[in-house]
Amino acid sequence: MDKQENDHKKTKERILRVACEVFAERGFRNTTIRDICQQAHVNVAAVNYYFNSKDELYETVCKYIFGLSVENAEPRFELGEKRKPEEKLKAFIEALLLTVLYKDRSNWREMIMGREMVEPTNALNIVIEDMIKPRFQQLHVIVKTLLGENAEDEAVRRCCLSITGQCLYYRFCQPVVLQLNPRQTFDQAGIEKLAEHITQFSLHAVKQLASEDK
Amino acid sequence: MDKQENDHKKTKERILRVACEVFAERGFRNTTIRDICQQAHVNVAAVNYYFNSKDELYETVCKYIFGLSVENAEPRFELGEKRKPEEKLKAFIEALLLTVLYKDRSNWREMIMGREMVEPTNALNIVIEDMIKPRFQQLHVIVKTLLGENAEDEAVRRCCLSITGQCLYYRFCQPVVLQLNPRQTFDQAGIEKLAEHITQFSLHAVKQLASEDK
DNA sequence: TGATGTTTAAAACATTTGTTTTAATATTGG
DNA sequence: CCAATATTAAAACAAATGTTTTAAACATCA
Repeated sequence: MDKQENDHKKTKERILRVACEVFAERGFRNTTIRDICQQAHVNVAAVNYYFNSKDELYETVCKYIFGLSVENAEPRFELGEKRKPEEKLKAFIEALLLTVLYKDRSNWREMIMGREMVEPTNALNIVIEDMIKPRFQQLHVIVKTLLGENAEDEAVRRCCLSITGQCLYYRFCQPVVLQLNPRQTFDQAGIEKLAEHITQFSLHAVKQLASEDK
Repeated sequence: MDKQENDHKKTKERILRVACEVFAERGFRNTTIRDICQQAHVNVAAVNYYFNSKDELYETVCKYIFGLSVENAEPRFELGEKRKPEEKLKAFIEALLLTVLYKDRSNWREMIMGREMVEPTNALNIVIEDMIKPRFQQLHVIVKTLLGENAEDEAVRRCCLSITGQCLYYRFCQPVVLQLNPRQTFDQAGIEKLAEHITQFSLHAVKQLASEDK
């Protein structure tokens, strides 16, 4: 049983894992120790026993989350080197959307990053360098292939931003998007459909730009 | 003297103005009524006397801020009824980018909006209804014209979200965008160039989708 | 097994904070 | 000017919440 298994784990670890979820979900100030303890099936005093204070718990959570290596978290971005660039683009968009939107209790980093956008700390630069730039570079290569090798880097970057913009919009403005298009869902199926649309939309745009450029 | 002048103003207005700053600065949940009242040189009870509750004060602040920006932005969204839809789209995108990116005054609106995205309160729904939906509807009409009158609403909405997504990305992920494309600026010229790109990108996509649909 | 140290549980505590009450003060209309 | 009303101020209240205390339960090991 799930609860049983969880109860076997060390209390400290259980608190930490639950705290990751809850802090990511609700933010620091809006999370209560009692919430965490309840979800972790632990007494209120446990947090202070193991982590001294709520602040130190949050600090520990941040260090833990950002300490997770990028490679571990993202096998999704193995796009398959020998496929056509169109397929790679689709795979990339799907991977990005899944990473950013699909909630399987492991995307704390993305959620905490959402908060970083509103209140950037120095952690944000690390995240950009370690996590975002490599992906963007990956996309850059794909788009450059599609646009033609003699396309200007600035133009390629703009297209990449248009593509990632379409995707991340659904993450950062999720409440708005849901109001504007109530039929949108964020389960596997909904995300796949969305990926299909963004891919088509972007492919058409890029290919047209490519043909104009010649 | 500054304090003197402020004290002359009506209490209610003083609370409202201070609340704008503090809510924008610290967010709803991190702001205490006592903070606001202290900065406004007003008794703690005044907020409840004039606004009934902290929630209603926040709501009022949101309406006030977004009302201001709606008034300011309104003329931008006069797209000219008799122009071609392609031109209207360009005008719309430029208006949206200017509204969202161009900083000519305190940017409370953007700060509050950013927070609302991460931690939505019930005020967000008001903002969406009063401010965002009308604009989205405007865009919807343009895109529908471009896609063809028999295009499905769902498809039109998706395209609209792709377009607004490209724009708002530059607002909500500004720190990231600046790292990924350091040549991007947010002065008048930079915004115009950006509008040009997003318009071309989106027009190509939409027109291609339109021609496929037939 | 029994002493010792660790972990858990329940309750108490202290502080913060939104709200209400009550009374004093200022303002306004007749 | 007086009475009614509106505004302000101080204190009290109640709920939420981080933290501490105290003791019971558990584990470890000589």
